[in-house]
Amino acid sequence: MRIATWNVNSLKVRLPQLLDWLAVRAESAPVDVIGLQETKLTDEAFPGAELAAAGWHWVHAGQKTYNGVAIVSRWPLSEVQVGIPGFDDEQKRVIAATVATPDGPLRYVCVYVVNGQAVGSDKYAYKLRFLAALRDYLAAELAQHPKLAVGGDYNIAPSPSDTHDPAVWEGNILCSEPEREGFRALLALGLRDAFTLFEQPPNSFTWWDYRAAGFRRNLGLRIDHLLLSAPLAAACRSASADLAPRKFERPSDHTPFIAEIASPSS
DNA sequence: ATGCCTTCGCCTCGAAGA
Repeated sequence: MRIATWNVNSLKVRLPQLLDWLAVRAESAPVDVIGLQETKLTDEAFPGAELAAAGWHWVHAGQKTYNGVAIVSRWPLSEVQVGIPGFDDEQKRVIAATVATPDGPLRYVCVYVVNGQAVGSDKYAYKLRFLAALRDYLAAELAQHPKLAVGGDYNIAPSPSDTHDPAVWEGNILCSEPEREGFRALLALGLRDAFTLFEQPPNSFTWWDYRAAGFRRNLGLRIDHLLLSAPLAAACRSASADLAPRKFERPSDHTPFIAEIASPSS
């Protein structure tokens, strides 16, 4: 089984790419569950019929223009939770569901963490509040669901090596110590960053700026992550970004990150 | 280079992203 996360930067624009990419991968290395961020669609405008016609189950929590999160799955979804309980937020940044996989229930929490704009700004304060609330929420999810995956755009590069140029990024937004502390607090719950379970090539990123030919020059950041509870981390066989979608015509600025989880029998 | 690109809205530029 493969689980993934992808910030599509408008599902309206990226739906054909998503369907094509899932179909192509299905022939060799199928993605079975994927969390999407920045759908930028209201629930009314969500292309549920197209996804269902292609055989996918889905849940979505969206709004106009900004944010919007979805889970798309080969298997049925249940116990849907929109937003962080007790955290009052108009912005649609969190959706969770239980996936009925052949290996038993898997809980997937899909998150689009606040960008934060600039260290010290109001949006930065909101980002730190969001991260604190997310930590408490994930503690409760972990207590209920042994097999928990938290996939999303965290808008945090966990370490200097997760940036193309630490001299440019260290201390700035996405790379400040309080943000990284917020990320480490999620790991401290008992979650593992799937990327760090394996030896990885240097300069492995998930986002590249549209400007200045960022992708061609590999001037990127690793800010999209899949966090796995202990049972899932123990069964994880590989974890890496798939760069193919970033090479599509009119691509998202993010590319999918995928973790392969072994079945109990294999 | 405080730049570069891409998205959306009611809009032909501004705001936001990261």
